[in-house]
Amino acid sequence: MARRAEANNRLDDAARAGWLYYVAGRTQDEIASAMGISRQSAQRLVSLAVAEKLIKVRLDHPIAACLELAERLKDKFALRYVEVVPTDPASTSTTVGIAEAAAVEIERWLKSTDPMVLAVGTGRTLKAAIDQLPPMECPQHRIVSLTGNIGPDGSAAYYNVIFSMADAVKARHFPMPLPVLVSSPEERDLLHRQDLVQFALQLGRQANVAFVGVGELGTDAPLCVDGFLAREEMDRLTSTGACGEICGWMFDKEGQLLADVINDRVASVPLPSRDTATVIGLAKGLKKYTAIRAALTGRIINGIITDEVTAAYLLSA
Amino acid sequence: MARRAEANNRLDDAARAGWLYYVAGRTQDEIASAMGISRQSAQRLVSLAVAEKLIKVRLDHPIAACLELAERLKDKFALRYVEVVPTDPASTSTTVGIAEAAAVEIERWLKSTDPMVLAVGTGRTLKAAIDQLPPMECPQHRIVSLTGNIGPDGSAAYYNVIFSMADAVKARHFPMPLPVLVSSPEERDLLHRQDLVQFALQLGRQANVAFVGVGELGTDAPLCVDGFLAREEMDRLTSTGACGEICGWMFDKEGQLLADVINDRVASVPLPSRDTATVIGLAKGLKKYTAIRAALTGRIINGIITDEVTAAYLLSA
DNA sequence: TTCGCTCGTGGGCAATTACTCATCAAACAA
DNA sequence: TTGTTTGATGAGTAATTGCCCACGAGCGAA
Repeated sequence: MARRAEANNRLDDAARAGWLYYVAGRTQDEIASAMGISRQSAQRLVSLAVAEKLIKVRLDHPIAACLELAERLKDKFALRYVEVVPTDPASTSTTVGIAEAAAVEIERWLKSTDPMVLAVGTGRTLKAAIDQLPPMECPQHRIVSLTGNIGPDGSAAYYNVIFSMADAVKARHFPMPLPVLVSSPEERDLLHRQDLVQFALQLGRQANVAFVGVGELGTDAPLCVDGFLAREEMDRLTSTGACGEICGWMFDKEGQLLADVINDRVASVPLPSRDTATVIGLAKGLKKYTAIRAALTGRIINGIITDEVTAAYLLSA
Repeated sequence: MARRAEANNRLDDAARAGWLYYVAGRTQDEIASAMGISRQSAQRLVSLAVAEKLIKVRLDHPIAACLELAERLKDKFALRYVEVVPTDPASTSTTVGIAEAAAVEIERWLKSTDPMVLAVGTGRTLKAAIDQLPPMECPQHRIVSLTGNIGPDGSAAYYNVIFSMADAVKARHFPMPLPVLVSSPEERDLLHRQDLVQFALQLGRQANVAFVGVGELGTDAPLCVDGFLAREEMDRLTSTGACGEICGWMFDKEGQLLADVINDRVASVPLPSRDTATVIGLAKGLKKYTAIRAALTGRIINGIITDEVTAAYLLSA
């Protein structure tokens, strides 16, 4: 009984100290003299109140939910960077919110005075992000494209990500004058011997950060719609377990790169090492759920910018 | 639009910084580098979040001393609800602690899924309590103001309690478009025939719970300071035994409503029956001691939120 | 265009808080 | 009784935070 009472007293004191500190806004010195104890003891009582969760702090703002999801995602997948933006239920856009958030993050890297190598993939989401970038002068940085910018018909590809970006931020840039997919592994090796491509390959390995889209697979996936991949080929891939792609690299639902020959025909720069670089995926939406989850699970990416609903899905199961 | 968006972004950032600081327990340095800003800016965002009341701190611990006082108060005056918060000896504020405790109790009622009628008075303390309420969606409840919201000069009154509250909790609300005091009983009867006022009068009778301030009387009482009551009138009232007022209703030191004509000029909704409703007074402080004791003695209120020192006084003698 | 004006920013410094360590007292077991 | 353990304490110190200042960008008015 005595011990119990003393323990209670201590918690009571902790509660009182915590109240005076957090609610009344007094300093620990004031609390100490008010309660007739030393400053250190007051500090201990305050932290005890926190440790015992007598103090509840709450944030009343729509963003609170996003931050919480982000934190949990970061823990669950051991990520370097997570950004969760509010879901706009009224919007069917696959980029709204994501693009703005990605632009902020890209800009943050570009503001660094240390020279950086930024790698970028391609796709609608990334293009939308680039379009949000303000004009900047970044001669200290280099930007490298991870994927080819040549369409299946030989023309320049649809999402002119790296040129738009270099245009906005005035940095040296290194495109990949290749298609995403070539016809054979041999052709890829041949093309990769070009000087320009060599530059890109080498820079890709040095990248500090990469921003990539996450693509779903299926006959209405961008790769098919844009004509990079025949429908039959796509059907064959999905039937053997392919689940998503990043910069053309196909992976299964565990996030393991497919052993299929298709990945030997991808002419993209290999993704930077997730040990040395932050590889941030940009994606949201029902159709991309399984692809995103796979990419995170297999650590193909170690950063993600997504929305609330997608984040909640990724945390489920 | 742009300016508004920027202001929102700033608040969003403040929310984010505040969350990282208080919920995630990061240091301001970590927050600064995570958000790509200077430490000072991070500190500013954190204090902005506090200043904008995005951060709510509450203490979940029945502090023994307070609990004991509360229990004894409850017994002595046969109260339905008592909350005693710690006294901050160094503070001259009349609301610190009371407001937070009241907000918790109001929130408790609002969380009910059963439809409730909540009645509110007015005054500094109540306003401070309302300001602590988190955003909620409470379409099932109705909130009625017990006192008019028209000031002595015809403008909307100072403490915009019911509108602030409805704003935070999104419930149907019924203000009283009247002054607190009118010039004659006849004028009151006339005004009370208005439809809007009729609604409020009727709802007031149905209230499940009421939160009211307890006002002291005297020439520096709010009623005088705010110009509702002339000094001569106040002096006359106090000399005939008036001791305090709740929602304008004047009572003597036994807690009996004055038979004086003044109470026939009060345009407020009659307080809900203490047999069917919980009428909770919010007050602390030396100047209000006798008024609070009278209100409890006369059962004008059957609930109280006060502080330790005031509670001790109420238990003395 | 140019002049103020406001507001945000970063530097620097003082105040405040958190942590580590050695000590000590009380409780408990042998 | 005596050794051991547990846990509180204060000192000292490192880390963190709050605040003031001067500067500069952005914006509206003249």
